[in-house]
This record gives sequence, C-alpha cells and structure tokens, in this order.
Amino acid sequence: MERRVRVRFAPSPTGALHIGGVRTALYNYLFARQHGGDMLLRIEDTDSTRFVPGAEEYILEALAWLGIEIDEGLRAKKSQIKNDKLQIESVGSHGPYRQSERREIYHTYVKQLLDSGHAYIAFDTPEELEAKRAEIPNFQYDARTRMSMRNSLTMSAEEVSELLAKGEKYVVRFKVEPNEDVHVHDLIRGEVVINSNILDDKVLYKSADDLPTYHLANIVDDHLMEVSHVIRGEEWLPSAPLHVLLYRAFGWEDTMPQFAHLPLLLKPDGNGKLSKRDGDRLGFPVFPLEFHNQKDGTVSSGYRESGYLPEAVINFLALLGWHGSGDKEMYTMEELIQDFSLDRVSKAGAKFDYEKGKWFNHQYLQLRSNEELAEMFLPTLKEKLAITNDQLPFDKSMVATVIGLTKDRVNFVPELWEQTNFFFVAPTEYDEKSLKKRWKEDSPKHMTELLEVLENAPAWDAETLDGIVMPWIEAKEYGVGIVMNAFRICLVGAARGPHIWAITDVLGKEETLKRVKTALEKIPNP
RNA sequence: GGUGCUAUCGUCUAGUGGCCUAGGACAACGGCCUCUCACGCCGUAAACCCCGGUUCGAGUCCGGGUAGCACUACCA
Repeated sequence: MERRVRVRFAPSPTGALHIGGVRTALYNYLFARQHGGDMLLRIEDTDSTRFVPGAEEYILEALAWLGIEIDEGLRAKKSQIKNDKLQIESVGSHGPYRQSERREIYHTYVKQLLDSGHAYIAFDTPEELEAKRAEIPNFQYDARTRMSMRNSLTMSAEEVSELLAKGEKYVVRFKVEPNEDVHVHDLIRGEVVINSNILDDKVLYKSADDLPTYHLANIVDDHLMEVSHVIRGEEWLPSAPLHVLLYRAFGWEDTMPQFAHLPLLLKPDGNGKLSKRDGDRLGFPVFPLEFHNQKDGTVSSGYRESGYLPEAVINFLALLGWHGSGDKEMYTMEELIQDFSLDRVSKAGAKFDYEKGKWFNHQYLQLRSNEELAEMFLPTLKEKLAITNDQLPFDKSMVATVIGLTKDRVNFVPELWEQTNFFFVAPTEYDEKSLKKRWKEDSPKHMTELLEVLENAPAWDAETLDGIVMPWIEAKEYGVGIVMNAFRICLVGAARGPHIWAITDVLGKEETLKRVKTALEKIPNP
C-alpha cells in the first residue's frame, strides 16, 4: 500500500532563515504538492541556548512571502501576514509542533530506550569530556571507551540512583553496537554504507534543560507525525546511519521515512558552504527577508527588501541543484510542482550564481504590470523625493507610464529611480561625458531655434512633434543626431533614457520648453 | 587525522554505452537595431579532473589516484 506523502521542513529558530534552508523548504513543498501530500512545519528548538527571539516569526513570514504553503504545523495566519505583528497558528492533529513543547513525549521514548538497553545514562561533565579529548587524540565516546567513563554501564545501580536523587546533571547516550555496516538508502545518492564503528554514542537527551537533542527529537517526531520522506541538506548525510539505528532501536524500521540528502549551496567564489559573511562580502542577500537580530543587534539584508520578486527567488532557487526535464528555465510554482523530481536533483554542490538571480528578477519584473510596479516603486520614490505624507505631486498613472518606458532596462524595482528620476525632477546639472560628446559648438543655436519650432507646435503628441522637428532638421541640414542629443541633454541631463518623444510626452509642453531654456542658461558654451 | 559525499564551459547545468562534431541558460565578447543609454535580436569564444580497465565503441560502467566539500559537540 502506498503511504501518504508527508514531508516536513524543520528549521531551528537560531536566526534568519538561510537561503539554503529556503531551498530545502521549497523542494519539500514541491515534492509534497506533486504527490498530493502534506507539507509540515516543525520548529526544532531543542537548543535553548541558541534561541533567537523573532526567528520563528521570521521563518514563517519568509515562507509565506515566497508562497511556500504549510499544510500542517506552525504557519503564518493568512489574514495577518500584512500586519506588523505576525500571528502564528498551529494546525494539525500531530502537535505540538514546537519541540520545546513536546518534553513529556520525549521522556517516554528516552525511557523506552533506557529500558530496552539501547541507551544509558552518563554523568561525565563537559569539562571531563574536554579533558579526555585533550588527553586522547581523536577521542570518541563509543564501545571502545564507554567502559572507562562515568555512566550507568560502569557504575552500580545504587550509585546511579544516588546521583540521580542528588539532582546530578546527566545525559542519555545512545548505545551504538560496534562493527556493523549500516545501510542508508538515499533517494538522490543511492546506497550509502557506513560502519557503526565511526559513530559515537550520541547524546540523546540532556537533563540540564530537560530537552532531547536533534537526533532523538527528529526521529520521534518524524515517526509520530507520520513523515514519509525526509528531504534535508547534505550536512545530515553522515548522521543518517545513526538515525537508521535509532529507528531500529525503537522498532520503527518498517515505517522509517525515505531519505533524500540535497547538495549544498556553495559560495560563489572559492569553495565552501555559502555563509552570511559571503553575502556581506560580495554584496548580495543570503536571507529571504531583512532580519534584525535582537540577540546580537545585527541587521541582515533580505531579498524582499532588495527588490526581488518572490517568484524570481523561487525560480532561481529551484534551478540551483535541480534541472527540469527539458531546456526550460522559466518556471511558475505550478510548473515546478508538475515537473519536480528528486532524481533530477544534482549530487554535487552548487555555487551560488547571484548574477543569474538578477536575470531571473529582470524576467519576472517584465511580466508585472506597470501599475503593479508603480505601487511597488512608491516607497523608493517617496524617499528620493523626500515626501513624508501621502501627497504625491504626480499622478499614479504618470508613474506607471514612466515605468512602462523604462522597466525593460532594470533588474530591480528600486533601480527604476536611476532610470526615471528626470521625469520627476528637472536636471540641475549636466553629465560631463555626455556634454563632451553631444553638446557641440552649434548646440546653443540649435536649441534656441528648436525652442521656437516647439513653441509653434500645433499639438504636443509624439507624431506631431516628430512631423515638424525632423523636416526642420533636414531643411537646415543640422544632422538628426546632433540636435536630438543636445535636446536630450536639456531634458534628461545626460545622454540616456527612452525615446525623446516619449519624454516630451510625459513632461508636457511647458516643462519641456522650460528645461531647454534652463539648459541654455546653465550649460557653458563649448 | 578519520568517515562519507562529489567531480562536464568562468557559473548553473543537459547527458543514464553509439543520436556528442558534447546541448541550453547566466556572465563575457562581437555585430545588428538606434537621436542617447539601455532592452531586444543575431553571432563568437568557452568544458567531459588524471591514470588504468571493461567494451567493437566511454563524458556515460568499473578500479585507483587527485581535488573539493560535508561531518567528526550535552548545535541543528
């Protein structure tokens, strides 16, 4: 019988969600949707010392922004996403979905392992362990060494209960049987075999904070939550055999999830895992949303705030380590769900190709309507024009028009400002390079004459203006390039921008003439 | 150090023994378009890590090497 597909994304609330984590979440989501299964979100907060306030909200908001929907577990309340304070809701019958709220559950299973002899209690302090490691090179807490340590295997039952009664801090360790080849079937890599000798007696539970470690919690939760496939980063591959052993110790091997270990996202230059530092160093975000870390006071830039469209981020991320069945590169979420397949995921790590990310954003930007882009551009526009209230001195449709003329030359919404600023503010200075190349000796004369031609224009549409200016230039034998470029400099302040009649159209007659006059006064004769 | 994973243009990748004279995309470069800058379009350059083996035939399978990465915590 086919088992219902249930996958989980299980981040740790230790800071902003890394872009690699976003990709893991995406692949899980695509897999779940394709198979008509469930996408769960569980918070793995078993390390009380690394908890960062706001991280949980951040993760859920980021996924919501990207359109990665959660079916079960913790998620952002839909109606609340736009509000300042994000509301979290918990859905599903396998909760709670925060590991810190599942303590009693773990107690039961720790006890089960203890009773069945698969685990034991250890009293070695961190200091003692540290000393051991310093003393013995490559020290490992395992079958060879456990009998020389302070644990329930080496101490009498009385001694153990005495220490326990005294409230001595302890941990529960998994008792790994030596010299056994453990097979892990990975959906991406095939059969991986590791000998249990290299595994250590992993800490499963620590009494200090009454919490399990990742290894125990994730097995118990995945089992209880009926997870069918574990799709996670490659950094987990070395501990996968341990997880298999745990499923076996619990007697859950027949319902053990299938594993798929994803290749890592690598830094664009050099080698190694992509890190927060790389983003700072190379100037691109490695997080979906801007994050203000309340714990260390740092601020990390995000894709959203940098002007990225969620669909572009999704498409970009999807193709970093996965390839569709054809040469297609532009994928909607729906198409990704259709075409996704774990056996088309690459095995090798992928260097983070930020340039391609820009290209994707450019593509998706062109697909958005001018009105939509105008709305998104408003914050930048207000900031640049130093407008504090909602009184925009321009018509919104004018903003949309201007964007329509320039959007094909930008990758990001905020870049629109560099392309459109002269529509909103008359030039106060003139680009030197442009002047040198395009403002000739005769230019003042040309502009003065052009002024008169334009004054007398019977109408102000592109067709009319073109119809009178071009013949005039031809009759005077001035040269189209000479006149038009000088004219352009008057209006724009530089030799750039859209078609000149598109500019005059937006500016209007009065403003156009005014700008030419101003330029005539301000630009020194060459 | 140990264990594991991985290895095709600068980058992301296609390739599952003959369709490979190794395909696509980003970036680069050149041209076209044009009143400018862009966009766009067209084109150019650019790769099978090395050595063996299997086979009539290997980028593709096998072995060895090399390199990179990951893991090696009372972190996830």
